Amino acid sequence: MTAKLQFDHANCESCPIRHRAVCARCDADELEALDSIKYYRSFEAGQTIIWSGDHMNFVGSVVSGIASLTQTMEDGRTQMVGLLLPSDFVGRPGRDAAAYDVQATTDVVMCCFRKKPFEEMMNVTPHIAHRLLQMTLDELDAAREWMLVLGRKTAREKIASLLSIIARRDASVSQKGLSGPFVFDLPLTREAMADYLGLTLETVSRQISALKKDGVILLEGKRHVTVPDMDRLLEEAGDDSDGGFLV
Amino acid sequence: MTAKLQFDHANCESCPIRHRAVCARCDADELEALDSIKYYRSFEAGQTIIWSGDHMNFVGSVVSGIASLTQTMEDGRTQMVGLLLPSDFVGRPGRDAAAYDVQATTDVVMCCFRKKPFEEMMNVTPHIAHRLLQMTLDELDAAREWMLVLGRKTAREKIASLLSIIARRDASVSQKGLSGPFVFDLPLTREAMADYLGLTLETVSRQISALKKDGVILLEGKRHVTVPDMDRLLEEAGDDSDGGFLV
DNA sequence: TGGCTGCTTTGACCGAGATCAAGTGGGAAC
DNA sequence: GTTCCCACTTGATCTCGGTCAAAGCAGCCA
Repeated sequence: MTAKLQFDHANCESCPIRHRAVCARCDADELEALDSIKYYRSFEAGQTIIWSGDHMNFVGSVVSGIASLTQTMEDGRTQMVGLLLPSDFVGRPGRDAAAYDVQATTDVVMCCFRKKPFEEMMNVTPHIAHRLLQMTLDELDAAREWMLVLGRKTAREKIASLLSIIARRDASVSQKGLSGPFVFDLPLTREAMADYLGLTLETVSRQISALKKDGVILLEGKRHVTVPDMDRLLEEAGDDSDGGFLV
Repeated sequence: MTAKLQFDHANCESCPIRHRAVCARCDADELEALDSIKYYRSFEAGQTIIWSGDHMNFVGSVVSGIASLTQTMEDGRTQMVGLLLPSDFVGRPGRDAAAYDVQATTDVVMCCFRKKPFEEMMNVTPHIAHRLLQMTLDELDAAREWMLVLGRKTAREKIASLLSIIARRDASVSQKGLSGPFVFDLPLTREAMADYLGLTLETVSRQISALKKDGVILLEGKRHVTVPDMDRLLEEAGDDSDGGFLV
């Protein structure tokens, strides 16, 4: 039942997120120091990793799988405020309580550090602090990009935006080129997509059906998507030459 | 016509944002180093400070006034993605092109640094890098908070949310207590509010009228607002015990 | 095999907010 | 003063996406 690790625990060098995570800039010595305080944790799909308001005694990186940051209002309305992909950082140095729910959307493996030792390490290791700043600035950009999606785009454009992000991220992970059709599996349920997009799950379903009917995407089953023409999808998303974004 | 500075240029110690800006943690020596590379710039209300896509050769802090970060789609739809208040930082170390339009909403004075020297300074001054990380994390929180507003709140709740932010910010600046009525001037036009909230200006106007009619706020002229009961306003905003946020 | 259960689709209807269109009011220029 | 302008308000109508309701469909367990 527990998600199994697919790589060698003992060795940071072989870690799949070695070059992108908060430790990306670390040299051999620094890596060794981190190595000595790290530990792995696995979470099953659907499990809540951290509850909003809880005391957080660890920080860490997503090694594999996808997690989400979610806010909830008292009456139950929820909004996803971040998607955490492999190499993304969880937790906030210098703060005790978690600000959001963190949930495992798929099975997730995290590389964790107890907060105190990590904070101390950060203070004496500019490589870590600097990398974390860079990653935080990237996340801020992604969040602001997403504000445009939430505030101004139509339902159809929202769906197209989400699909293009997932397609792009998938291509960057699997190192496929940017030409030819994009093929990937949706890692989110219709409801999770709705929470991310500020829509209802019915609207998500309808708009996906519409994009399929119009030939913008092909669907095999409910999750397997083919994008025959990426430019067409980007056009549907409303941003015709959108740079960057989550990667 | 040019906005005039209200304080002593020569001296960082007397700077109104000394204790909150990116230089907050600096000691006397560091401050002196910054002092030697800083310069002030003034902008009039309505002026564009930076165009999205432009090469940015400076970074800096807002000293007084309010600026906004805005994204625009090709068809003209716009979304404000950030409000920059005194002490907020503008620009991104390590990136050349600006990602957003930055506009002066009121008359603005900025304390600027040429990007290169600032980056070099940052690399050798952990106090600056650390403070910038902290400020960026705060901004990220504010952005995510705002995603909930954009994605899930009704027009009325959005207006109430914006008013409560402005009221709170104003109280924190002017050091008024948190009891008794809040009184402040709206620093934004109806259109700017609409851009921030993902609404049209007509809807903004209607909802403000409705809140006024229901006694949640009092209006004198079009911009002068009194909030007789802050808890009532927060209730209307949908967050009944909302912590933090922009400050 | 049948019946759950969870995810998804589809339909009918409704309403919040957008759109289109006047109209108001106050300040600045003439 | 009067005129212009600009920010704002208000009204009438339309529409996109929400809401409520009913199936469809695949996987799973008994």
